[in-house]
Amino acid sequence: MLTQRQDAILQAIVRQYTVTGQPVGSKILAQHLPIKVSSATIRNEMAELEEQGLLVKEHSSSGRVPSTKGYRYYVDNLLDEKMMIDSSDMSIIQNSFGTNLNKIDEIVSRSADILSDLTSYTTFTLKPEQKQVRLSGFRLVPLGNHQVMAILVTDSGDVENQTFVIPKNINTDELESVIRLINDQLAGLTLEEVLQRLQRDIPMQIVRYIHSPDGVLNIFDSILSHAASERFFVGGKMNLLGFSHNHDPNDLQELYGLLDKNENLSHFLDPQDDNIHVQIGSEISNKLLDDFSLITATYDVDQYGKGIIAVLGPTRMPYSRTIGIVSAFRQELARQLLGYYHRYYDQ
Amino acid sequence: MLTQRQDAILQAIVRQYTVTGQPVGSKILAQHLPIKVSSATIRNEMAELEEQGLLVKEHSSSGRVPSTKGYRYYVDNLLDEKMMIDSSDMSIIQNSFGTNLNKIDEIVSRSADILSDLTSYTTFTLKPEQKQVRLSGFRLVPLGNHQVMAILVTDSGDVENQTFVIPKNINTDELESVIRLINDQLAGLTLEEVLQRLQRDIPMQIVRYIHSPDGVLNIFDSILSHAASERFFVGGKMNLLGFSHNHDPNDLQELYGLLDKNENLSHFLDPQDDNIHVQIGSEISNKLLDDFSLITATYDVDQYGKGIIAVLGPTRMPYSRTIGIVSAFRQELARQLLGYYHRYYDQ
DNA sequence: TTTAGCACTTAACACGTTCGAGTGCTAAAA
DNA sequence: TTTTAGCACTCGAACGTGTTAAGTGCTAAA
Repeated sequence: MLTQRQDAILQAIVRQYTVTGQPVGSKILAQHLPIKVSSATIRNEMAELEEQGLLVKEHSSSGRVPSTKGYRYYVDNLLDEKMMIDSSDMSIIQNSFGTNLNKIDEIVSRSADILSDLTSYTTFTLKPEQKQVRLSGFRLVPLGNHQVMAILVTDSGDVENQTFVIPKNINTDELESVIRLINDQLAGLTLEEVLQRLQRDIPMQIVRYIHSPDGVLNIFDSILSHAASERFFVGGKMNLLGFSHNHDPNDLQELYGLLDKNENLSHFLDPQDDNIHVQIGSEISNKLLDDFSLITATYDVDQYGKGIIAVLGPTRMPYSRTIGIVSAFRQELARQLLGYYHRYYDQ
Repeated sequence: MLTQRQDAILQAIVRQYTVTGQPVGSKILAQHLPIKVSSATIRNEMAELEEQGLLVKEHSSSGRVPSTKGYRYYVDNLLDEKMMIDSSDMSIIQNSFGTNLNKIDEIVSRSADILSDLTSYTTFTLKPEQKQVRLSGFRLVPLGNHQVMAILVTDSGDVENQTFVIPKNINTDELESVIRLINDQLAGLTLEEVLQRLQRDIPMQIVRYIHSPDGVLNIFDSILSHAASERFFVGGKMNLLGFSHNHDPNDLQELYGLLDKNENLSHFLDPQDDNIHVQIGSEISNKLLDDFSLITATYDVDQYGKGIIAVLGPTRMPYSRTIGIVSAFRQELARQLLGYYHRYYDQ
């Protein structure tokens, strides 16, 4: 599609621009280019590249800036083969998880922070897919004064809890019976199955113990759906202020509104396959994110499922480095979680 | 100190400026002023007010803007006597707490959101002072696979919990004994006392059951200090983007860093007495907050202690309305919490 | 004590100029 | 056929200039 020289020129422009942030002109480029050609030649090539939609001018006589399509070509074809991750980055990644992380949520949430520290962008991490997780059991702990804490435990060691006030007309004994019933019938099922059963079969049986079971069932419903809902962790939220070129307070507020709701983002993060994916500028198809690029990747914790990590930065980012970091990090995170699961099941 | 006319002029300038955000000139002011004087007269008075440091010019021939001292004088002397809260605000406040708030944290955290929705500023709320709260008991719930959830309950109904992995060399029975020991000896003491005892007397006794008690004690330490640490809730964080006049990303990031750490803010929020306090611009003595005003107030839940609410907005804010809202809100919040406590202890 | 009037100041805006970096095009050189 | 030097052209940024509108201080008269 492009000649070798055109490749070299496009590559040089992208690199130069990610460093300086200024449109790149032919003269300066001629100096920095390894091949020795005059600026005029470069101008001709640039015109060709612009025709193909890989470069854009900000005005009729300014230097060139990569277009979304240009970045796309760069990422697809021109990334440094030796996309070797910087060794100092590597050692940071390998030492960044402390030894005192004993919960999945802690590990995955910490991941978002590490990743954002490393890139100085905004990051997202999702726990390994929970669909195959099974209910290990409910616990019910009376706390006095009609308060009760309900605890849900899954076989992967996830714990979800919620305290609530039980209606006066229900005593703890009745509740205990219900819990026993639920544990007997539902332990070992997946969370989805549990949710179904809880809405169909269980209410019929529960009436034996409690007259109006709705209040009680809502509790389990609530805690269960909380556990089942994928939640993600966001790191470096405020970094957005630094690298967003748009300083309009309204847009920023809207953008932050976006980050606060799972629903909004899960759409963008949904993985196609297990490669590292780069979505650039307008490819993300959200007006607010036109100047951003999103790098997403799955991480694979063997039989324990797959999770997602993502980095949101400016379109003008050092793709090579960022992708390198994501690539190394997904492996390290998988390693950490594998460690967790092994410790957990070995006990 | 000031003549009646000067009062009227200063008042008019402050009000005009909070509405338009533009420096106020003599001519326009002459029209909006109830007393009929010429612009020349107003100029003379303005010069006098400027001499006293109540007004400042942005440049030698611009209109006047209130100085910190000017706002101070306005707040102290010129606020509308009938600082009656707007009746629509009032009804919002009274209906904003849903009926399904059954935990102190929920009520107080919700408060921050309501208050920020109402003012469109950033808000802070603190729970009632916890010093007199006593330990009602620890619970320990085995979750399987060497996981345990520790639950701390206070006599005010606060619940704090944490799950952790117990070392392999400790079995659950041993832990149960420790819990029984702790409950016997510490229930009924204030959290501070509990913390002291946990560090002094208890370790000696615990050795009977467990050889190396450090790991176990750390757990209680951690959960306890978590419960005892005043934490505040922040509402409308992102509103800051809207009303901050400083759009420099670095300053904004620093500012948000400030909001994320209790330590930083508790200093500013510390209440002198039970009045509503207004700190204006440079009075807050933090460079980053020079263009902000902070309104703080305690709320009094009778014998259950006092908490704090605060609103952070621009120096150029409608003080009368904001103070009115804070004043009405502190009462409503106290009422809500009183309701909570009554329900709680009546059961 | 108040006011009208006047000279003065300043920011904001529109306008023109210059400068530098960049471009496209063409004709000659390789 | 490809590359290059040269040249005319374009545009934004920076700067100076003039004008206007809103504001000021000051003074002398009401």
